[in-house]
Amino acid sequence: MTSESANPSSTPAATRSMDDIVALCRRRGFIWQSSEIYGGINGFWDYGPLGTELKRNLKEAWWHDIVRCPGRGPDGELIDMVGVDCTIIMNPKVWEASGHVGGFNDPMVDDKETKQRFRADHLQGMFGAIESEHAPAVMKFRNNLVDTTVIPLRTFIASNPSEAVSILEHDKRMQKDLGIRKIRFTPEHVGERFRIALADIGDGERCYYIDVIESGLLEKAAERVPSPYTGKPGSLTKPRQFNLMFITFVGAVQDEESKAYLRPETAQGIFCNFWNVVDTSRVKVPFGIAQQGKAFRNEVTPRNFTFRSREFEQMEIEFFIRPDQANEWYRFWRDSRYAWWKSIGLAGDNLQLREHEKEELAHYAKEGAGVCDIEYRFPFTAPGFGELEGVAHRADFDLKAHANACGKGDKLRYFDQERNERYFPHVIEPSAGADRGTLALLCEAYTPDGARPSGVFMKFHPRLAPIKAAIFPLVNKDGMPEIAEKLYMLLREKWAVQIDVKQTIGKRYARMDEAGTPYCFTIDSDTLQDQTVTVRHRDTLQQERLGIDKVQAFLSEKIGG
RNA sequence: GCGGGUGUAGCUCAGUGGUAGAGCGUCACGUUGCCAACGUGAAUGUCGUGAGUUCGAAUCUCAUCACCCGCUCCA
Repeated sequence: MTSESANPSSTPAATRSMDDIVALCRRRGFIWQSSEIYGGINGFWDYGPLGTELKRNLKEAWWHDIVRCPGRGPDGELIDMVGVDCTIIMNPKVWEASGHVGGFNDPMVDDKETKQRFRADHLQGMFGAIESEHAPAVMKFRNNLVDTTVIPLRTFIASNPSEAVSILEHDKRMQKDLGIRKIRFTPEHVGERFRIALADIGDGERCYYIDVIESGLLEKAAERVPSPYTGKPGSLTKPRQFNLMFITFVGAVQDEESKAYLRPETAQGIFCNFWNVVDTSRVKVPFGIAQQGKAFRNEVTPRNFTFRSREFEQMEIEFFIRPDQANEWYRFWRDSRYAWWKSIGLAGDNLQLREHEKEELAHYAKEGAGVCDIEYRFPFTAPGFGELEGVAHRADFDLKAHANACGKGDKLRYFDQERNERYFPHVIEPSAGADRGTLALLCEAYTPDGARPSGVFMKFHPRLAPIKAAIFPLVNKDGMPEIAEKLYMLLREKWAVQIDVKQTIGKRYARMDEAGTPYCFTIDSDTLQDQTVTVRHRDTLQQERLGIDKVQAFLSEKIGG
């Protein structure tokens, strides 16, 4: 399944140990566990000096290539892209409109067999049977529902009992299975609850009772409740609360009124500011809004180093287009984002593009031009892949949802002057993880090499390397340190460089190998004579001599800037 | 959330009831003449944390936290 020949420079994921990578990250100051001296906190990570430079380089490369210099679109025109920087805490109504509160704040039940998930309070049960003359006993029956001896015969997904009745009315096969010959409502309604009557097999009328299944029943006897999808018991989980959004309170009083959320994605800040951007920035469809920022998800199981963190950073684009041009723009962003990750060093066959099957699409993307993931083969996912960036056609779901939720509705449609029509633009969303990208860069760079003293070196693309170059006096005397410092002061104005005068030259090279520094300049006794230094190349260990006045030009050529 | 495992110096680990150790790394000084060289010296430990048993706990017990593996979850 893996092709070994695609790129010989890419270390196969299977040969890299995640433990070794984590150890190097910690030892050299790339990434540490948050609050480590207190025992850490699950799902939160800090970046040390080298990690901070690396992540910053990734974000700056993205910002440069996406916002400042975005190139040309499929129509051959220069792409219009602007940036925003929105708050983490927004009006809670944002998350109601986006669907994050409604869909995920209620206890949910999974059917393990069909992999379906539904709200626990939408599970209706058909209980029975009770003789109709005993209808008054129904109340007593209801009160005992949490008694696990009372298990529904069938279950339905419906928001209320009458909807469940109507499902049964239209399902002739289910009626046959249950021996139901006729359905009518009994005259005795108890409150708003429904009962149905039916003629059982020569046994007189019996009263089947349909009502929502109390959470207590699922808590105590989920394994005995039949699945609404298969009719078989044993595959339902207990109701579980999926509080994936972090809750906080705005103001000193903590009550329901002051409740707010830490954003689970940066996208909604962009959507809510869509109209502000249109009104102030002289952009017109097609155009994009980009944002980098923290997002928070209370993951059930943070795991795999920084891959699934509870606090993480996103780099998101919402690209607004005419609905009829969704396909070409979707393909454009899918392909250009894939090419971008390759361009910053994830060039081997550890990177792949994967189109989603229709079945796994989110609620907002079922009918769209497509969804794909750009995935990286991390050591902990190998031979599988983990998501770095998702590109999704979200249609007009979000803009419409906010337009409707804020009460202005169609008045907020975008006016297309060229075509003289009003519409809600569709959106292609390339949404990348900055922390996942940084982790992929670390994993890709990690290159064991028994031939060198460090045993390993970090083969970062020079554009992303945390330290671009190091300056060493071969020995710390004879005027060499003075020349080194002068060169260092010159170079640091443009690049992240370090000077190191301590210990032997071998140790200094080894340290730079683990930091992933692509070039080391060494001042030796020849420098004093002919004004040249040695350049040591990280990947090949080879050295060449270079005039000290050529060093800046050398770095400009290799790194840019 | 469930089950299993791990936790001693920055790293790798030794220590199984009786004074917390080694190698590497780090730092200083000397030496240096291009790949973790050498010599001398130094710093670095809530033995994950908290309780319990004991005259005495890194060691035994319980709880807890963190990490790893497998399920589960992942809009």
